[in-house]
Amino acid sequence: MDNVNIKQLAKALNLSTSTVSRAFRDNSDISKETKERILTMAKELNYQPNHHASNLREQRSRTIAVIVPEMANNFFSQAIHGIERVAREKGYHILIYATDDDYQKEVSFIRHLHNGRADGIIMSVSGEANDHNYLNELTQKRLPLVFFDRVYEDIITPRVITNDYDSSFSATQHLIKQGCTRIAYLVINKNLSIGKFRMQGYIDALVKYKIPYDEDLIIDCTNSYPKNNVILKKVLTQLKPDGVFTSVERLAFATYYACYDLKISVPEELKVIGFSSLEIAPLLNPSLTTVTQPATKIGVEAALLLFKMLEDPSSVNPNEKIVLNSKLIKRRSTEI
Amino acid sequence: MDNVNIKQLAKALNLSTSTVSRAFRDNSDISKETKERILTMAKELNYQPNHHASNLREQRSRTIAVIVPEMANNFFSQAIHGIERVAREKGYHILIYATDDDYQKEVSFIRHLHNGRADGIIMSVSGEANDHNYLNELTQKRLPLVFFDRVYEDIITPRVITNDYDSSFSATQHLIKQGCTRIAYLVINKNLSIGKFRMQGYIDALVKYKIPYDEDLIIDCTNSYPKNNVILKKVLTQLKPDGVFTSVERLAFATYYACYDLKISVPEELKVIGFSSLEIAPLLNPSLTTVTQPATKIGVEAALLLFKMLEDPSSVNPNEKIVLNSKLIKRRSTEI
DNA sequence: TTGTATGCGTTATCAG
DNA sequence: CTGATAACGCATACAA
Repeated sequence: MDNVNIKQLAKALNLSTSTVSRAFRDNSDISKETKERILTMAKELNYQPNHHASNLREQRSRTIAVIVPEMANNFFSQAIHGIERVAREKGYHILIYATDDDYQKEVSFIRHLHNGRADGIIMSVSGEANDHNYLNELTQKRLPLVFFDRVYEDIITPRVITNDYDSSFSATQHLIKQGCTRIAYLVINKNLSIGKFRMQGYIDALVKYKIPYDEDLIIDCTNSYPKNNVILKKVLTQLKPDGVFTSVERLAFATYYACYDLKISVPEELKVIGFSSLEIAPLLNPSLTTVTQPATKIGVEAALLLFKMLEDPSSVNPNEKIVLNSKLIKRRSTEI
Repeated sequence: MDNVNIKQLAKALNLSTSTVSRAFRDNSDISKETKERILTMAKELNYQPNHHASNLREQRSRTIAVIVPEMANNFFSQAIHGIERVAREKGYHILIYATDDDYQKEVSFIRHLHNGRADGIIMSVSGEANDHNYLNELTQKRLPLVFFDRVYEDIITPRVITNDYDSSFSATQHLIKQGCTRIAYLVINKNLSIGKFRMQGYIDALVKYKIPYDEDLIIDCTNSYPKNNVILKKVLTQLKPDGVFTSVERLAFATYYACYDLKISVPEELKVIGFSSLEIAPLLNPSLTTVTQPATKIGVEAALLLFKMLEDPSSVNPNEKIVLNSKLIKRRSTEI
């Protein structure tokens, strides 16, 4: 049995396709009983209006695209979960793209979304390159775009972020209050908005507590576990920090692994705090003090914002910035 | 600037739309230079062939749907990562759906995918209900379907699973060899294929080592953390097992939390082993012995299988079953 | 090699 | 309230 289309359904009912079509839209006038009749038969034949045909007609797809740097990542999967919830409620579908932090892919995804496949885009950027102008093509064509978490500051479009500066300040302050004086800041991409803001919070906390800011303690890391392990072991043995603040979850794990390898005991010899959405942070050895972002909520808010744009573009200020608060959760990794 | 369509592009070049169209498909004949000319102009105008129009025409969407029980879950996000990689390579897009273990949603998603939106489906089932017949509609309409990990046994369609029985047997055997004699098996849905197979491995290992099988030690858990906590505390205090084998990751975490609360020390008083795809299992306190499924690979294989079906339906046996091996990784939670 | 014409399945407009 | 018809943008059969 092939897919039923509106024509066959119409024939089965001895009606015109237009009447049948009307049964599925709420606005058009149609007698209650024919509508009933149509819907019943539709269910019976398991009729599903062809998505491409209606979208071609209506010039919209009821689909949004979500672009993230990586899939297998606590933060992003939670954010996607949030987006999913909202989209489902609105009857929208979700296309998903992972850039693997590759700028070329990001550009390519965006470019290829200009073909009607999606009505809007929610994105956390890769942050690899500096020319983000390709994104402006988007707005010219009015494909609504919402950034979340990792954003390009030079692109004007609504965004959902967290109070990175403040929470970094608090995190660093917490380390200081726990007695740290040589605090390393671990970052993957210093140029990315979150890298920058988080670093500034770190620096300003040092300044406030009159702790000399040592540039050597800003540690550039990568996305590769083995490389990070090498880097961190070197840092821990040579620079001998007494505290580590990591701008992303993965680097906190890397720090733990390095400490295990070097038999450095956390928190006695080294205190560790990190941005992390890990739900089982309490189960780590030792339990990890975290700056926890409301990942799911970020997704929800980003989706709501996008849908607001889709419903009425003028209702959203392009400079709209929703700032959610992260939470500093103190655990054993920073105990005295 | 609005979206450019093939007509405008044709006019700009003084060509017919068919010629232009041909420039984008490899098979049709067209002179090399006109093709060049077209492609150049296309790039200039940033022309993107309308996805709905071509799909309506071609009756295929170059899109696959992925349905999983939940988004924010290590195993599934890794599997999706694997699927993503393959799909991207093939130039396919991915629609994503989370059922939240709700059977109704699952049915609804599947039903609504019968409208041309997707060419095929990769799914890990919710497993809540017993009537899976709705899925047979799928095959009648030839929407290719591949199951992974959580499957319905009564539906005939290709699947990618792991050697659950064997690895459960090994896991249980490992606990026994570490001296456990009262081993609890924690499960969320006993009726689901993986729940069943994993349980059988557990039971058979007990039998082999002549350990009496006590039905009370099969513990039905839920997806809710608080509820599981209550259940587990009761189990640990009243049934006093000396080993716990969890059929899903989440229950291993729940066990840890319960042990923390009850000050039961792992592994001294209780040994714990669990199915888990957690990459940081070594960082837990204590590090967790796991049965680790090759999650990403499962995704990759499932995707490859689906694409094989898409390319040539007859090339894949509907009973095809790819079985990948999980790995038992021994860590401190089961040390003597 | 290129152009013309048709249809994919739907919805909107207009007439009845 | 219902039916005929055109159009959405593209790809192909066929004609030139």
